[in-house]
Amino acid sequence: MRFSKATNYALHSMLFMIGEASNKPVGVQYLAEKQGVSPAYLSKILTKLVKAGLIDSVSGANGGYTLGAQNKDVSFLDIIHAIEGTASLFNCCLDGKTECLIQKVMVSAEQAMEERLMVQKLVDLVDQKAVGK
Amino acid sequence: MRFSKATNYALHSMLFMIGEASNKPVGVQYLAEKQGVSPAYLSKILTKLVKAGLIDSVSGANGGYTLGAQNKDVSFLDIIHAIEGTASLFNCCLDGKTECLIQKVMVSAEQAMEERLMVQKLVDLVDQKAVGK
DNA sequence: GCGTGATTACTCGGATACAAGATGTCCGAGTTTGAGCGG
DNA sequence: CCGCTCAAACTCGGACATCTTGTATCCGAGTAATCACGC
Repeated sequence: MRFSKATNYALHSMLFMIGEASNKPVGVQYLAEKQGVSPAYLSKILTKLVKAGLIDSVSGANGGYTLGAQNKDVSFLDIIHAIEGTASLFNCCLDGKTECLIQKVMVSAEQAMEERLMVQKLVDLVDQKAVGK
Repeated sequence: MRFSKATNYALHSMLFMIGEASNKPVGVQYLAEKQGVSPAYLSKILTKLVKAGLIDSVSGANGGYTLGAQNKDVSFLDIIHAIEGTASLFNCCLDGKTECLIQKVMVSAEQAMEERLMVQKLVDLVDQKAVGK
C-alpha cells in the first residue's frame, strides 16, 4: 500500500510543465534528467498522461510534451487516477451477497483522501508557492 | 496502490473476534474457514496483530487468539498500521535539500484518510450495525 | 483414585515457492525539423 | 535562390529483463490440555 514511483514522476513532470509559461514542447530527456530517471521509462509514464487527456505529445524534432489547451487546472487526483487507475483501494473479497460493512468504511475513508486531492490543483504550487488549507 | 488482502483478512478476523462475547480463544482454523483462506497464511497475519499488541495468542490445545484486556475499542487505523506499516504512502525520492511541495500535499491527503480510519472503531460495526457518519 | 507419561490439538517461526506488479531497458517504426546539395 | 533529399532529433509502442512485494505452503519446534496406563 504505497504510491508508486511512477506517480511521483508524473506529478513532478506535470508540475514542471505547468511552471513553463511557454507552450513549447518539453522533451522527455530534459524532464528525465531533472529527476534522474531513464528517459525511456519516463516516456511510458507520460504516455499514460497523454491517453488520459492531461497532456499532448508532439512528435518529430523539437518535439516533446505540452499541456493541453485549458489544462492548467489539473488536480492531483487527475494525475493519480491516470497512473494508478481509478479502482477502489480496498475490496472485500468475501461473498458478495451481504454487503460488507468494512468495505463501506474503507471506501468512505478513501473518498476523504480523494476529496483532498481533487481540490488541490497543481498550478497552486507554482503560482503561490503555497499549499492550500 | 491498493490495500493488501492481508489487511482485509485482519479486519474481518478482528471483527469476528470482537463479535464473540466470550473471551475464549478463537482458533485460526475456524477464522480461516470462515474467510476461505489457508490457516497457515492467516496465522502469519494474526501474528502481526499480536506483535502490535492488538490481540493475544494462547498456545496449546484449545488455544487460539483472543482480544487483549481492554482492546474492544480498536480502530481501523490500528489494524491497518499493524499490517501495512506506518510509513508514509508517498515519498518524493528527489533531493532532500529543498522540501517538496508535492510531498506535503500528498501527506496532507493521506492524513485526511487516516483521521477517518482512526475515528472509526471496529466495535461500532458490531454493536449498532451502523457505519459512522 | 492419583500421578506420570504419551498423545493430541494448537500456535510460532523460519524457509521456501509462486505470482503479480512495479521498475527499467532496448529496439524498430513513424514524424517532423533542418541542413545539404544540386539545379 | 529554390526545391529535393537525406540525416538528425524526437516520440510511440511493444517486447523483453529485473526486482520487489504480496500471497501462500510446508515443516519442525514449543506448549498446553486431555487421555491412557500403571500403581
